[in-house]
Amino acid sequence: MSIQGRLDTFTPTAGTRFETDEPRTPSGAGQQPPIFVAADRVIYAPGDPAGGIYTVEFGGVRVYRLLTDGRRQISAFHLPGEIFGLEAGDTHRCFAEAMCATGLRIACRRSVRKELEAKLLPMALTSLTQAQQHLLVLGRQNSMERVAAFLLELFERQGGLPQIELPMSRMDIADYLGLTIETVSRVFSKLKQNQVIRLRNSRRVEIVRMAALCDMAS
Amino acid sequence: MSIQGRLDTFTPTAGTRFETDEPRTPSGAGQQPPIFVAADRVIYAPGDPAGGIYTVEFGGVRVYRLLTDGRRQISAFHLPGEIFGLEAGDTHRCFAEAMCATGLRIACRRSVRKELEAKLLPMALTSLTQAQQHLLVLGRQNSMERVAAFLLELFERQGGLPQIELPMSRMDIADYLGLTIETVSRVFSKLKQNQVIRLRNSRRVEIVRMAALCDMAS
DNA sequence: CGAAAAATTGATGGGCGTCAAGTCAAGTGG
DNA sequence: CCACTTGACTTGACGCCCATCAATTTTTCG
Repeated sequence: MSIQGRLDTFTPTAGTRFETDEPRTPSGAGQQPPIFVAADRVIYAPGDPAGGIYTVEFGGVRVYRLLTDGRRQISAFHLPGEIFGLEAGDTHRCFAEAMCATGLRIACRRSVRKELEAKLLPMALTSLTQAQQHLLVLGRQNSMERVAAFLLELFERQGGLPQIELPMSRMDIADYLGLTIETVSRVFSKLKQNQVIRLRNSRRVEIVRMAALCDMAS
Repeated sequence: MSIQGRLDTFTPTAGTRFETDEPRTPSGAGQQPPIFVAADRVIYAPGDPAGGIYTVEFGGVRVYRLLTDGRRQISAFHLPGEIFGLEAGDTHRCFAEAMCATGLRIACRRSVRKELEAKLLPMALTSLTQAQQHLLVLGRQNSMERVAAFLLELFERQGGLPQIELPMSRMDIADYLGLTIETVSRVFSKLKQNQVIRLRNSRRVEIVRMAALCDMAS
């Protein structure tokens, strides 16, 4: 386990909020025009007042927690069409950052439209189910299984196309899977070497042997 | 990572449901008299119809998932006063079992009382927050930090008494923390040796040096 | 193009899993 | 009451997976 801090990696971006002419927590009709957020900008941080409900239009978002020494765990990625930002209390407990150029719609929970209100509980329960599945991955699977599960998860969430576009860096993947970037890279290399995947570039993965990948995810 | 199955450990209990004269999913007023569940009895299993909302009266419950080879990850323990059983879909995805003699109240979600209905979203969000925190523990903390965090979590959830009663076995703790029973036992021994805790017996822990324990949880 | 960041690859060591033996507590039957 | 069994827990020896440290290579972007 890395004891050495890695906050230095984050401090340049942490604290750098996205800026916009749009109000961040609109009090109006619940839905607003999309807001553009540049890569690595903070969407919210622990302590910020919660209450916004964010829908990803394009790009991608990472939600994570930090230990005091800088170790980071990404609890979820959010891709286009997905919703995030709900919190138990009245302040956020996590960081949320754009992983790349990202478009968001923000609704205020207090004034959210009826049809969205009804979706909050199913949405929270879906997040919970995904978190439980991820606990199984982090607690009980080895590096190969973790990466395979990650690729299959993205495969499904991107609509089942064998060409997977990764909106996140190797470090994001590592901090999602509880590994290091070196280990993630080595597993990618081994999958490539075994003809299970092809890498057009480091952000573009093609699944060549789906069955093998499924087997590996255990 | 353990590849060898451990299903043998569970099969004797798995499939053994608790039996009662009370209907399992009452369709009446939402709340029912408490139901007694013996140790290691299955409360629900994957595939079972969901919809019940369970409140722990006494004892304790483990909720977990299995990999095909038997590796187990406990996603949460539920202690007296706590609620569990909500699911995203219409069938359960996890196992829930009593860890010891346990009393439950079961309410049906469809006919749940108004005051309980309003608690469902906060409850789901609280579970989500706890799962996210647990992801940080499993993904980024070492064995000592995991056990320390576990003891502090139980300390707080049992009301802040320095005497902690463990309703779960070492194997449950290991499967909650993503470790083996041997490692859990070794960490307990080291904490004992360093005068951080005292063990009256294997199920009863006294926190002697709270500050040290907090430091260790990082 | 040239500098900086990201990703890959290699060498090495440590933490935790695995295997095995030993200890302890609770229960059973003679 | 005591030998015996059984299961839970503890302790020890050893090995492997992955973190760490380091050096390239590749990609990105001014």
